[in-house]
Amino acid sequence: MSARPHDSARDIPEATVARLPVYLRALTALAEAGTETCSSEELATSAGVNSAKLRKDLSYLGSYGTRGVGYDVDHLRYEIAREIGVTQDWPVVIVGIGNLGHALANFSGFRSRGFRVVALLDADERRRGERVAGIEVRDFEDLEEIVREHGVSIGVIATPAGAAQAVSDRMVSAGITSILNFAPGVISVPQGVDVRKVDLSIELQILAYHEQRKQAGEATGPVADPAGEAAAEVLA
Amino acid sequence: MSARPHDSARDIPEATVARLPVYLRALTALAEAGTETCSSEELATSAGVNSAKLRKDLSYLGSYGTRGVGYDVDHLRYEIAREIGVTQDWPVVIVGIGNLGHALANFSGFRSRGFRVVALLDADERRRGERVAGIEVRDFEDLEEIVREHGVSIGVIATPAGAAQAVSDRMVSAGITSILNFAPGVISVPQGVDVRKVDLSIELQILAYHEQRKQAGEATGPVADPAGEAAAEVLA
DNA sequence: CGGTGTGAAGTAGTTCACAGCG
DNA sequence: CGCTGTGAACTACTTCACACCG
Repeated sequence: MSARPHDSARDIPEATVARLPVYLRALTALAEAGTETCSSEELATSAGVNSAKLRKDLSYLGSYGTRGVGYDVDHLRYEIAREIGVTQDWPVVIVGIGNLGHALANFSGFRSRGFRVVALLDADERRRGERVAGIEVRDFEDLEEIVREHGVSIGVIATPAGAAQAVSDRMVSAGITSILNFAPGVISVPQGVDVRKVDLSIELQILAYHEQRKQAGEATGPVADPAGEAAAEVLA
Repeated sequence: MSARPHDSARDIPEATVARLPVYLRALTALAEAGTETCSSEELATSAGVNSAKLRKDLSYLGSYGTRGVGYDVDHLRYEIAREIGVTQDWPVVIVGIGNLGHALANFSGFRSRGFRVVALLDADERRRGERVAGIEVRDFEDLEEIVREHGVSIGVIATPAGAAQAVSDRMVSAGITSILNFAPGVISVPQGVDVRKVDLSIELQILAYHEQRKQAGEATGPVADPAGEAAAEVLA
């Protein structure tokens, strides 16, 4: 706790926070390709943003670039990782081991990015004992014990919608303060608990909205349309 | 249906578009509970937003409420569905039938929200012929044929990161103009093609950032943590 | 010179607060 | 009277453009 570059207490805009992991991934790719230095332009391109935004974002963390040169890939990578908090290891529990829970448990991207799945829980006792990704599926009732034992603060909900609120409540009272929710529908949590929601059908619906617009304006549309028959009638 | 309420050509803010599916889901839940009418306050609560935002959002679609009363659940539901474009049926292809592809293929929320999975494709021929959610897994090479035959304009990428760009390119040249990408990393597409990205580990990293902040300011917290030390090597 | 870092300008999104209608 | 619909005020985010420094 001596002279930190700056006390990392600066409040970073939420939009920037959401992009830092993207930059981190881009930097990792650059590092793996053997690149030692990159300009804001290069990094921005591989992260899919424009360079002004990238520089502004990085400026919230500090001045880690060299004027006239660019950024040291490894150093910047470290600084971003530290800022996000992925230099430490985060234990995670996943509740609901259906199709999605299986996919999540097997997802290697967690492990390699500072997250460790310490338990898989399911209320259905027919799933009990099954091993998924080398981890035994345990009773949801064991939640409190596991949270205590491993110091878990992040939980993932992959249950059907109907169970989500109850699972969330139980997670919160067990001490979990960050929840990633894959179940459709809103869950409510007390202040101080963060929830992020991933909803597959919402994403598709957003795409559908824009797609509908494209197809409505076809004839002189920017994209040649395949079989433009499906421009159907409105349903009842 | 003589005169359209207004030509539905109004440009709706992107932030609003992203919330319309949430309202739609909330309305569906209300309808299933037998509610016929609701106020902006009620609907906002069940959608997890505040009522001013909800009313502003709905105002972009038109005036579908009744002052002093509220909204007719079924009517509003219809208007939002029409605006999003989910009153019509959208054929979708899923490429990459690993764990995640399985979960997506089995996800019932697609079917019930205007999306129909018309094909599952995988480049790995060992997966060929397997049936997932009643749909046969076919060769990725069949993409063009399927897109043509079913008039597909929405594609889902659930492959490993390395394959995503190639799959995307192929989708675009087959005529797909909207892509939902679950593969980590940025894919680039020509203008006129929409991409939405869902990245599990990014979501977790955002949670970790906030979690780290909470824990930094703690004296008595749920988790004891040896925060910033051993911060030598970054990630694997 | 070349590329970062950043004030200033511009744009998008949210919240307020209340007029106006059923 | 109650609740919607909406200008106006505010806040957050993005982009511009250039001073500054290695």
